[in-house]
Amino acid sequence: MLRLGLCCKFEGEPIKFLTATALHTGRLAPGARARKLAGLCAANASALRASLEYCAAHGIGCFRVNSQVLPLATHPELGYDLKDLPGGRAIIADFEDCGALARKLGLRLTFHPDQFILLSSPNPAVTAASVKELDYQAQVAEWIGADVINIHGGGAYGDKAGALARGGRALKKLGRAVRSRLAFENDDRTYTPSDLLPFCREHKLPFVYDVHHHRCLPDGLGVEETTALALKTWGREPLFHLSSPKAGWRGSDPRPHHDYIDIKDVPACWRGLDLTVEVEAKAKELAIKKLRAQLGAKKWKF
DNA sequence: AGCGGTCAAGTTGAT
DNA sequence: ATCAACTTGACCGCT
Repeated sequence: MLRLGLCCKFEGEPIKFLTATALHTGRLAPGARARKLAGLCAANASALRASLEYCAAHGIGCFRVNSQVLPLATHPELGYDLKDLPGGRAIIADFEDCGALARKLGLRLTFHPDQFILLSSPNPAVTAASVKELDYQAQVAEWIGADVINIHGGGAYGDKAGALARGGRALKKLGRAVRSRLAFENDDRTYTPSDLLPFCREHKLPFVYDVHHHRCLPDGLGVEETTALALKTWGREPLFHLSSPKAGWRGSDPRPHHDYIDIKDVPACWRGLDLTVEVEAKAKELAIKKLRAQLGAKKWKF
C-alpha cells in the first residue's frame, strides 16, 4: 500500500515550527540567547508531537522533519549542543517521547537537509560544514527514530563524474548514524536517475526517486524502468517523491510545485507497491487529503 | 495586529 | 549582474 508523507509543515492546521535569525540571535547576551534557543527547541518538540498526532488521525503515514527543528544548531558562531542549553536534557527527552509515539502510531519519519549540504563540493570547508549538519540531523533522527536522511547530488562543477567520485570519497567521513540513513535523490537541474543509480548501487545507498524532477530533467530512462531500479536499492520500504507543476506541463517552467497533486501525475506503475510517497505540494495536508480521496476511487485501485 | 525589510550556508540556469 | 528555485516563507523591529 502507498504510505503518503507530509513535508515539514501544515497549511490549515495551527501547528507551527519556529526558527530564529542569526543576526538577531547573535545580538542577545549569552544567557538570553541560550534561553531563547532552548525555548524554540522545546516549542518545536511540542509541534512535532502535535504533527505526529495529526498525521496518525488523518491517515498520513510519514512526516518529514524540518532541518531547522533545532534552530541554528550548526551555525558557525551560534551553534550549540542541545544538552548544554537550559533544560536541554528534558527537551531531548521530549524528542525521544516523539520517537516512542511515532513508533506506537506506525509513522515513518524522514529528514531532507537543505541545498547547502554538498558532499561533492571541491571546497573542503563546504564538505566539512555539510558533514557537521548531517551529524546534527542524524542525532535528532536517533532521538525520534527517523530512518532516512535524503540529499541531492549537488553541483557538477563542470565534471559530474568527478564530482560524484568526490562525493563517494566524502562518504567515508560520515558516522554510522548518518551513513545508515543516507539516501540520494535525483534533482531537476543536474543529477538524473541515470547519474545516481550506479552511484547508489556502488555505495549501497538507497535512491529516492523524485518523478517530478525526472520529468523536468529526463535522461532517457522511463518512469516504469526507473521505478523498478529505484526499488531495488532499498532494503526496506522505499521512499519516493511526487509533485505536480504549478503552471501545468505546458507552462514556461514546470519545476515550481502546484498546491495540489494532479492525479494524472501519479505513475500507474506505483499502484499496489509498498512504498512511501512524500507529497511535495504547497497545500500540504490538504493536498494529501484530496489525493487520498482520489487514489481511493475505484478506478485507481491503489 | 499588521507591514515591510531582511534573513547561515551553494549551485545552476533563465532573464 | 540579478534572481528564482531548491523540501518550508518566517522572523523581527517598527508602527
